[in-house]
Amino acid sequence: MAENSSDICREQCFHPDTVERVSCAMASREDLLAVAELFKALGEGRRMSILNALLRSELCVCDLTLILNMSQSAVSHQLRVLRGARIVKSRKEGKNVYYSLDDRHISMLIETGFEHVREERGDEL
Amino acid sequence: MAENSSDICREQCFHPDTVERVSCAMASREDLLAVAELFKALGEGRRMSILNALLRSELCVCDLTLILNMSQSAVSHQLRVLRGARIVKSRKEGKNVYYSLDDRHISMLIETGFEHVREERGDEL
DNA sequence: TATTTATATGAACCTATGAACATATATTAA
DNA sequence: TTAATATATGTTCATAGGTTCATATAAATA
Repeated sequence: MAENSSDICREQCFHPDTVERVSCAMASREDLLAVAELFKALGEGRRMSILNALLRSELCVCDLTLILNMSQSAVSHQLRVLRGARIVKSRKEGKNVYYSLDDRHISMLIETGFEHVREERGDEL
Repeated sequence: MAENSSDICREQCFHPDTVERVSCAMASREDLLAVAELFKALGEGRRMSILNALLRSELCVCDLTLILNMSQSAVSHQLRVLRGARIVKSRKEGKNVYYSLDDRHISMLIETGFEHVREERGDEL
């Protein structure tokens, strides 16, 4: 996977010092993959609606099925993904399991995401 | 796709006023999908490394192929996804096309993502 | 203990998507 | 105009991931 650069940029089309500087500042492969996994888990319509709901209040699985009109199975599967990515945390109380957003980072991510797309939409006018 | 709730929560296992309140506060389907698309585009390892590089500096495609050791085709394909999601913007100068992050929201999202996964890692100790 | 209820999980199916290859477009230079 | 270079795109293939259905687990209740 190393010989891609051999047939491009034969002439000095690039910027050696910038390339050097940026290369040195790159995050670790581990962190990069972890962040990508985090965003991947956030990047699905149903999961985002679950999170949008959890932005307002802690909710049990049953509440979510009603709010989002999804099957219990589908909700549960998606919650598993969100739990695995440490986007939500859960708390058991009797027969019910209550879910909420993991921490402030998560709510900030979601809110910033909404801000971004809403601003974009404004730009389009 | 509507009859999922009919066979669950027959008894009042849920919280009617919370469900009502949260239901009313839900974002539009349009916004939800847009945000999900945004995060989906952020949620891939290669793309995240492109973005991590762009966090430091505006770069042309050729710079990126060198920094990330990816084929030109792969870089271009991923840049297309990022452009489509309005995560990066481009500027043409002669034969080169320079890419940079779209706006402050994007850098904030990426930085918050890194903070989150690094904090998590600390928690595991 | 037996049953009901709330949630979780496994498997099968289908669609979406990343990688790699070849090729197309656009800009500069000869 | 022709050739070379930088970037973009179309296609094919393999795989990841979401949904549903069926079932398993766990807690409450009879």
